[in-house]
Amino acid sequence: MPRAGTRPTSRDVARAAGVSQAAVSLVLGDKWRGRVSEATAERVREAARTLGYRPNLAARNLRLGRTRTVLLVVPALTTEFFAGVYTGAARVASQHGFGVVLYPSPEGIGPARDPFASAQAALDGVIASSMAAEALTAIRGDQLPLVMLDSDPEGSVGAATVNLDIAGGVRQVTDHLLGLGHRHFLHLAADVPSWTFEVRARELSARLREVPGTSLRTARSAISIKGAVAAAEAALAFRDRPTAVVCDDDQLAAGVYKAARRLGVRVPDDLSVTGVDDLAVATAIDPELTTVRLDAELFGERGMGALLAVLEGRAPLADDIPVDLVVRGSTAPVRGASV
Amino acid sequence: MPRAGTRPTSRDVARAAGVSQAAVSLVLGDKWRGRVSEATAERVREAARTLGYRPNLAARNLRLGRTRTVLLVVPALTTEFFAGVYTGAARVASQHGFGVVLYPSPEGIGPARDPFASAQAALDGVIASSMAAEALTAIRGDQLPLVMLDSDPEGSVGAATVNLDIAGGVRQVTDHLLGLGHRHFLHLAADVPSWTFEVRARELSARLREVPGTSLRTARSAISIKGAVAAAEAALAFRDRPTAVVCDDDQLAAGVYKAARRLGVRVPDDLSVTGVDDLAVATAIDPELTTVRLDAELFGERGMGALLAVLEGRAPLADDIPVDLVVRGSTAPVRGASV
DNA sequence: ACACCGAGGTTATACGTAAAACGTCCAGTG
DNA sequence: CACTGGACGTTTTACGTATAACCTCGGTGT
Repeated sequence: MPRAGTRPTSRDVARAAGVSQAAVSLVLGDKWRGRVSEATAERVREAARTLGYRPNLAARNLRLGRTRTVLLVVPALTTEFFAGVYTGAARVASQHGFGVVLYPSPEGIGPARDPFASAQAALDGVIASSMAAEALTAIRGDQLPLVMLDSDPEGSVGAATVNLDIAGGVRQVTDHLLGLGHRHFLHLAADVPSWTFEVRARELSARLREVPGTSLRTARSAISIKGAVAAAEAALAFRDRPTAVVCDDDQLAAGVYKAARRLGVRVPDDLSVTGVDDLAVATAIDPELTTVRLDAELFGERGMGALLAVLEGRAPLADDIPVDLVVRGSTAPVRGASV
Repeated sequence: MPRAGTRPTSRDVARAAGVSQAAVSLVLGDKWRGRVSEATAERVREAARTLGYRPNLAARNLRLGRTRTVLLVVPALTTEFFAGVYTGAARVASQHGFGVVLYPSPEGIGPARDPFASAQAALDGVIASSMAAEALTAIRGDQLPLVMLDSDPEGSVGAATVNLDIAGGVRQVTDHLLGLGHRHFLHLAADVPSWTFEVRARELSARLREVPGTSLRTARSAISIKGAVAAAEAALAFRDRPTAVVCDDDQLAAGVYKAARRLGVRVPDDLSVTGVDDLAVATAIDPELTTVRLDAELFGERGMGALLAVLEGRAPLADDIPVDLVVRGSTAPVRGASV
């Protein structure tokens, strides 16, 4: 009988079942075949059940030297994107008996100041999403197995990386708009330093440079609808404005819609708009947004898969995750164009 | 010198500093005043720094019998609402040296099948958000300190509860619409069993019963924009339709916008629409949504505060968190009404 | 008759930490 | 000079688990 007020231990179960603590560990750890009789095993299970025994994970972790817990560092949870990453990672993790602890970096995309201070859990590994390479030195210092999501493969010395094929998505968007006759572009970019955004800028300008007669302007905004409204309003408030706005994500695109409305510019008749992510907001706004769909859950699954590979000493596969261009109502042929 | 490949332990630090392991524990635990000389303490700190020592949390947890980690059970992370709850809870937690582990119940609002199976962490307490009371029996069985968010105070036997003043918010919405001359209401309700939604229905119908000449219909939908479109389209596709739709949350309201557009019904001229939550989508859609703003982060902070109170043996304060009606462009006087 | 073996267990130990209990030395005191 | 007590540590122990190593006993082959 366990002392009142304390949770029962394996020793309490052993006493109740009339066996040794070791036998309890064997039975409950499913390692009893050929070591304990079926009858005894059942007695142990019964005792554990009636006492409401749950193993002390701290003790188990100490004994085994691993915790089956990993840390997922994300920039924020303000959109459902990283929630999806978490969901995917957690699903794969739980299939392998792992848990996932979340650390949303208060500084947002880029830095990640001491993620371990607040995550009290003991960790087996880390998945860092959209983080600046320099910010990871603190993490790297801990010798923990590390997987980086959407990060510069060059900058991530030694760490495994899993990336979305953002470049491919931007190329599809650009070609789509070029095909509709657009030549004058505005890139509404996120104003945070991150590889995932640099890729967008690089790919867009590279693709446009190949086509004569195109122009590209860039505006920057914080990643929020509110910020994008101001940035877009400033960038579109003149006569020979661009005919297409390529946004770094859907929130920015939603901001462009509002700016356009204020300026009396119609989407898509006067202005084509595209985003990246395919968040719920993309189909909530009118017209629905043409965007690059990122599969956040798959992203999380792959990230966790890569970490599991590292943990098991296997080589993580390193292919990019494909993305889809989803054409909706926010893009149309440029006016006067013969398409 | 620690064995290669292993993380250094306090014993390694002790060896490097030429002291006992106990001294290391005292110094690093900041309990050394009057027990260890300043010079020795500095030697220990220096050794810990150069070795890159980090205490083994599993061992600490085992020794102390607590983990400074709590579990936050949420229905989903598909909107930023519960992300906000998490953020608030995590902020307060980290101020008190606690970590928060997230468990998004795959079953959504209502049930929560075995949240401990996937959360590998050892826990000091649990915060359960918008869960059905029955679903908590599994949690209650664990004797863990428990705080319930937005749950029936009657059903939560013994557990502390922290609630938003949803009833007050719905009353404000209803009075606002009544003041605009609306008499015929549609309640677009979430189709999941949860106290937080029952409150909305109860309050709305109670308030309308007090006013002669009013009518109230109810439609149900899964909590998503897509689901709401179908439900709202069915409920609004007849001649003497309601003039106001009260939605259980903003996503449903966004769905109503789309349904209205398809039916050629204009918001707010032909139809006033309201939501609950004040998500980002509420200001992304046109017209901006009149809604009940819930402060998700404050909610999380209060929840964590209550749990800390329980953990420290204090009585958690039990007041409801006030909410605000935010009037925007989706509500207008009913046509032909003299307001 | 006896070594051998497998079934069915038990005993002992280590994981790394925190802290209670226990030394030891020396200055100060009556 | 014996004794006290503070400064500065050290020794030891316990937390609960998983598992390696060990034990016992009845049946078997030779």
